[in-house]
Amino acid sequence: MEQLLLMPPRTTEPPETDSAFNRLYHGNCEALLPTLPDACVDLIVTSPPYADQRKNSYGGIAPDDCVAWFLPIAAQLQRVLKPTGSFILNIKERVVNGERHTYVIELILAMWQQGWLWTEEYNWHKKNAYPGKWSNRFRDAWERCIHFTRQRKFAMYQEAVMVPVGDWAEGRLRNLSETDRRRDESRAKSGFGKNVSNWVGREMVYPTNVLHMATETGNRNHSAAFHVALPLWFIKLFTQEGDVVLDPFIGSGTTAVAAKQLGRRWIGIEKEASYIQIAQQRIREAVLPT
Amino acid sequence: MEQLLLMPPRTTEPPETDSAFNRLYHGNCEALLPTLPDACVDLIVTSPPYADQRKNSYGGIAPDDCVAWFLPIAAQLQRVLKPTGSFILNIKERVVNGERHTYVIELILAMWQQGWLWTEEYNWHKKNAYPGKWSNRFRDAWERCIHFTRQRKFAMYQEAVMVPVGDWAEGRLRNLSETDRRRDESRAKSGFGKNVSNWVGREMVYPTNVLHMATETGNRNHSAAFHVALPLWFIKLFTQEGDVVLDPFIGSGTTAVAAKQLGRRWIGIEKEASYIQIAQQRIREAVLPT
DNA sequence: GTTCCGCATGAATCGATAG
DNA sequence: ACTATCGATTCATGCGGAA
Repeated sequence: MEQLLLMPPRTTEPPETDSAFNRLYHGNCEALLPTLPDACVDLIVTSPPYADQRKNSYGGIAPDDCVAWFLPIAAQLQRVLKPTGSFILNIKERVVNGERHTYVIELILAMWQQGWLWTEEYNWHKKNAYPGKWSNRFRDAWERCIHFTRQRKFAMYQEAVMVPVGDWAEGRLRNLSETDRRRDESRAKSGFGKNVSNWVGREMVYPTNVLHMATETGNRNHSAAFHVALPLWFIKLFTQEGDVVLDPFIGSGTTAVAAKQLGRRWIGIEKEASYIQIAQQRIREAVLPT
Repeated sequence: MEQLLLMPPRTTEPPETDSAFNRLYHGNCEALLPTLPDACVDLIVTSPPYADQRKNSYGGIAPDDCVAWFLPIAAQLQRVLKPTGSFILNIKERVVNGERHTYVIELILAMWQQGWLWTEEYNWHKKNAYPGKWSNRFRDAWERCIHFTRQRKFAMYQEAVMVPVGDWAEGRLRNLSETDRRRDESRAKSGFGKNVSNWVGREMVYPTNVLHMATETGNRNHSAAFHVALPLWFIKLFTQEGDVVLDPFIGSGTTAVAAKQLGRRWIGIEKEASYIQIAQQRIREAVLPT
């Protein structure tokens, strides 16, 4: 059970008084989460290795065992989350024997019994869905991002994710020339331009609970569960600079990359040594916005 | 309990031998569904008046009572559906006391116990979500279209809903005005251009399980739950000409309009007299494709 | 015939107020 | 305390009218 200190705190911020942050922990989160203090995390973002989804490289959990396996972890997550914090669970039920398996909705009900509030379910529309052809279904192009909270009142910074008026994901911006429009589209798509001031003067609106994002493609060294744009969006929405983001199944480190890019502190847990290597590399290369 | 014969069968098809079809039934579906024979329906498409959503004009069901209220209806629907048929349930859980209510996922589990297969969950992305601003959530821009079947093998005609290849929204319509582009985008995305011949010569691909459609607004005489494009899509996908489409909560008749436009037979049930009037009018005005 | 602009209209939700 | 009602908030769509 290693504990790896990856990066020193950025010098532009007060020095960390607690070395538990900005670290990757190598081990099972069932064992590691109990070592964290109560209410030390502002946001949990994760995509669990559910239902054999990462079977080859991770050793996934069988669909029927998902709920029983995850509930004790969810209890720990509830403990380490601040009362005003949020938990974003990116998940999608697998097809088992021709049917959608029920473990996700059973998990929602079980976590609700556990005391979690099922505040919202965001919808991640994957614009580049995995290819394939089946006789009984089409390509699956969406996943759930389930938003659990501990309280009805929680931290949310909606202004941080405002978008230009119009359907920005579809590429429509009013009153701009075609050239301007395309440039601005690409800037918006690439992600969340560092400066919202880029959009000053344009009409900004709040987004909806549907996120249009592509999945990550073409990465040779790792298979990321989600594109960095996904944790970026939720981290901006539910935390401020210096807040703490936790991913108990961090895999190739995407959540930590997003947290570092946004100047948040982070905690990552991963049990696979091979993922730890890749995550270290990616987090090291992640750049802070200038 | 009226029974209204609306339209004679179209002359280009064999005359109806069973006058039970192409009719609006006025009454509660709890009472009317048992009068239908077994296995007479190819597709059920409906959006129930769940959870007070039509309270003012319909008298909705309280969220806590939804499952118990719907289960006997679901049992009847299972009986009247052909073994190879499909049931599309358009529904979304309301926010109750700051949380998403659990009646939808409880219903899925209960219907699964009842023998339904939870084959798929299509995602309707509502491009024009209802406006609003709240401190704890964004505008809700998606609904579930839950696909239940009786068997693992069922009728599905995927070719009927193929769409032109390529991301039509990006770059291909540079030289058109914004208005033209918007119109053409919506036509392409919805995939129901009146004339598929518009797309002849272009490469066609299968869609995903995410549907991009607007809700119907601006209609003076009725407030349609879903745009006609929604039942059109599922009717094309799961039925052939002459097949039977059932909507047990047909409201303003949208499902029947779609079925008539596609040359399918239909059965509509509605308990509100005011909706019957509107539906009659809309169905009468619906035109068959030339 | 087109294109553009203005305006009414929603299967909503929250928070405050009133009973 | 607990429930019912009402105002405020917000934006894509499609229509009509005008250029």
